[in-house]
Amino acid sequence: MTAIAGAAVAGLQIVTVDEVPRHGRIAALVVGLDQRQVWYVPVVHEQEACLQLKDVLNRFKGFFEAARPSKIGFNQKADYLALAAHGIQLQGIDWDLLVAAYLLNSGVRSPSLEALASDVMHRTIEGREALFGTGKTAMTCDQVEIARAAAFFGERMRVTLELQPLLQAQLVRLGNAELFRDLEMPLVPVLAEIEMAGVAVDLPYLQQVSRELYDQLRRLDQEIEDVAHGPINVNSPQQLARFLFEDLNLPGGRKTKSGYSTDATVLEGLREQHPVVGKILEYRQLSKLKGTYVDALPLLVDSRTHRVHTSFNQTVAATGRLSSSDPNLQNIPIRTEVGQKVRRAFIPGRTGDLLLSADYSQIELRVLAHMTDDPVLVDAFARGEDIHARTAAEVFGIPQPEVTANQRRLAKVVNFGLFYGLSDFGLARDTGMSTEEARVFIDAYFRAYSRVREFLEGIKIQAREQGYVETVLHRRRYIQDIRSPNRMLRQAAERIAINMPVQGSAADIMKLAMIRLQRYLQEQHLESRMILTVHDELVFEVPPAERDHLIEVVPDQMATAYPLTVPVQVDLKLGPNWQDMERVRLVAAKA
DNA sequence: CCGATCACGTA
DNA sequence: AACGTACGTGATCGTA
Repeated sequence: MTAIAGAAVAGLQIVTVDEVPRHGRIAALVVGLDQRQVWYVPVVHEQEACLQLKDVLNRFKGFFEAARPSKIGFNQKADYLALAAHGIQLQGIDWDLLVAAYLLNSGVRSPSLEALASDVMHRTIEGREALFGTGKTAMTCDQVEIARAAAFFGERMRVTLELQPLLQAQLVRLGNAELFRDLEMPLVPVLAEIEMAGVAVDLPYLQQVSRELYDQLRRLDQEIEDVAHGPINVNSPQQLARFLFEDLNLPGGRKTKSGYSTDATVLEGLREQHPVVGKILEYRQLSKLKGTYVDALPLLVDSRTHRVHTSFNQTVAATGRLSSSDPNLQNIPIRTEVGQKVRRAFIPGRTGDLLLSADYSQIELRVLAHMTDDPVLVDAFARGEDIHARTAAEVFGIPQPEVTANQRRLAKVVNFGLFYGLSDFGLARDTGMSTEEARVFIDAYFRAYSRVREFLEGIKIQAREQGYVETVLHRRRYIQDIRSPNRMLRQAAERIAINMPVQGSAADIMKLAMIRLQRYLQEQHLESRMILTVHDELVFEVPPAERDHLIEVVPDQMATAYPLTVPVQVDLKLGPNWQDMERVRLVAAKA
């Protein structure tokens, strides 16, 4: 123990029985100082005598809660969560190989230690399946013999310790050491804290919505079956296609691998042809929302906290964004009326508290202005203009007051489409103009915003010559197929290359803001909690006494997290749930 | 039981 | 002829 506490650096893994570290069902600790000094400390193994968890945690508490030694691990957010369940706040989370591997190649979806050992050290190690089995017969960690578990986790720890300096050297070589140390690693405990905080959900309300939707769905189903003269499962694209394109003889459009497509765009095109089509579209929408949110959310409420605790994944999205799962709280509906009903179910956990939502306004266009230094774009943001109206004015060559609603709409589609590598075909499809008109429109756009065109061309060249593109903080994404002779593949690669620097830079900025704000809340001993992040939005749960304090500090910290050459603007809303929110403030940080 | 496919929600 | 980027989830369906 003295050796461990006195070390500068120590490998650490908290082995849990189940896959939800937040539950804190710790099976063992693994600690390693070097290749010869690795300890496996079992606390839960069936059949075999183990140490008492309580005693073990007490002995290690000082080590866990000290910033030194620095801890090296693989997926340290899980370690933090498992210990937090026992009231221990893990400190010194300095070196997570999972996070490092992600920075080194964000294209690999959730790299494994096995893959790292193989790729970096050319060494084969056992995967989890070898020890635990797979599928229905899989054992949990507590069911495995201690000796076998110790050998398995011991080897992983030795590999972890051996890999760390190799990955560090690679990070330095790529110029990503600072991004790793100052952004991604500090973010690890921030995400863990958000997950632990969770979000309260109004269960009685959701149950009521579920009943309403059930009734509506039954009615729609009946009306559809009346037309079909028999039972039909509207959720089955196969049955639906047979009904629409064979029984009703409606004109089939796009094909999928297995027949005619029945997706929303196809059905929208058939709406006028038969009254049943509208009913099908409505059924689809209600059924989707009921199944994915209204009925699924209550099942994910933790019985101890009465809240849903999503997982924020830091090592999945190739652009540097976070993703959310179990449940995915980053795709809660907002557009439709039923969707808004779902949003109303997200509430503060304590009566009287409020939800505060802060979102970056036009952050991607502002990032684009920053990266391109385009004089027109920069001028528009500097003046605080309506950016889409200004774009329309520039493209149509008219004064801004004369821009019509339709012209503004077209400009908006182009402004959003830019980041996706917009084509004349895509623009035509989204706006209803011909591809010829779309081509002219895009040409006019790039004449007005020539620096944007040069920037996008430059990205493609960089991708082609270097094989990767990067964000303002030098986060990299390697671009496959960018030199492919196959035009389809190459153009797809070009779109990916164009999208990443802007989307990824916005993600960089948001991550900086999250770190600052979490630090601030902690230092000021505030009770307000950061509970959600949705790409350009942060949501907080706020006691009334802290309301004014948060209204001051949240937008200010967000807007100044990473100063751009244009003002960064943050919209602030406050309300009793995630839907019914009122704008309270709009803050623009000077460029 | 699992994976592929289709469809669809968000930024 | 083509069908912008990034994600995660649910239902169905065919296979093991």
